[in-house]
Amino acid sequence: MSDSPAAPLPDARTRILDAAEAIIRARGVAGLTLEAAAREAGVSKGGLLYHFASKEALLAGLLNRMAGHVEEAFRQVLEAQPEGRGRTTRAILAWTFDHPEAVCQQHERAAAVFLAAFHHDPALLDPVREVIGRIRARQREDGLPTGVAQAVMAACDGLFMASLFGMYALEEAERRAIRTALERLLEPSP
Amino acid sequence: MSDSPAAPLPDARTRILDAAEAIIRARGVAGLTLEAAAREAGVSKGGLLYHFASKEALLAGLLNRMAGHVEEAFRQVLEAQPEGRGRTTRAILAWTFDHPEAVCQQHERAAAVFLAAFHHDPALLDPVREVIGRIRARQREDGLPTGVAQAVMAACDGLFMASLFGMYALEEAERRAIRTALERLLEPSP
DNA sequence: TTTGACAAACCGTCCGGCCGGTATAGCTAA
DNA sequence: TTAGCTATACCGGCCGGACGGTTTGTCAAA
Repeated sequence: MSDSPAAPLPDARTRILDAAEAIIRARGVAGLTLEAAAREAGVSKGGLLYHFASKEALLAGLLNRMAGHVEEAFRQVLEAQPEGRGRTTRAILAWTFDHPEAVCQQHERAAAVFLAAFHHDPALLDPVREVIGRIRARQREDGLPTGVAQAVMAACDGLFMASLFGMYALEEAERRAIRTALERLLEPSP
Repeated sequence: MSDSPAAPLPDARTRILDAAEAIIRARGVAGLTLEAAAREAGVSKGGLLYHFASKEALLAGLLNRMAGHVEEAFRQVLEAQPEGRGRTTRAILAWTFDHPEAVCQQHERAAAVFLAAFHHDPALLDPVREVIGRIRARQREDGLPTGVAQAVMAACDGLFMASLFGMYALEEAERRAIRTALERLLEPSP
């Protein structure tokens, strides 16, 4: 993201986005106020308003950046998969089950931003919807029987949601078992 | 819910809960204010505060009622399933895929309440966590291979989330295909 | 007369958004 | 070269309104 390794401060716009994200993660959706974001970013409230004319604009900026990051991350996971039948769906499984720590953190950040945006205005999620739409379009050309790819994706979504909302904690053995079960779906059906 | 068929007005407490739910569904999480809930319920703000001493108490009341409804509804679906291997997991599938209209509406209501509560304080979700914990405990005695039941539940959660956040709309054919794929998981593995 | 179940008015706080101001940099023309 | 103009990027304070919560009042039933 930063083109100079020694740059101590990114530009104000990026700093504001980072600050807003950090606040959402630390103090929750309700903790995000323009003043707090400005303070955390080291700019004044007026300065923030210069870059993002409203709270909604700030959230939209957050969402757009997040959608871009997510799509890029998924692209990388996808390219790491061997080509062939079910490639996209295999990528989704890999994305869910053996992501590196960095991706996991990114997921958490994305989730927090996602919920904050949804809270303010569900329409803000449109960029994310587009990303998901593109992934689903890929899946449809994945060479898998109808329903299999979608079932796997739904399961991955569900696991993500469960951890997001802290519904239950999976032990590592359970995670592996779930993955094994889902991979069975990818095999040609008898 | 109402013990008298001709009762035009339930007691104030129930009316307040209903009103709060309706507001959350109609105007979103942010639209729920004590004043609005009181107005919608046909009581004054003071009246509302008499029954629920704070906004948090109101949300907690909403969550508890919701968790009770959900557990009761699931119990009914469960009892409609034939006994034997995978009963609980089959019930989850039925719950997700061929619920009557009433259950579908209940899901929507539950989702809205769920998000509102999470926004205010994630700890409010504890009653729901308990319900889910009980369902998962049942699943573990379901006679299915490890991971299968959890995978199906995750998929159902994912579908629910997708509709909740409006991520994508499934056509009926797709829904059926997903269900078929998930049911394949329940069959004894080769 | 006491009490449960509200009503009505009110208060302090906080937040989003707007405004007037300002320092800096770049351009331009004399 | 430099005085003047303009745009950019930002500061800091203010305001209007909304919202959660408190207090005081009311009134019928017990």
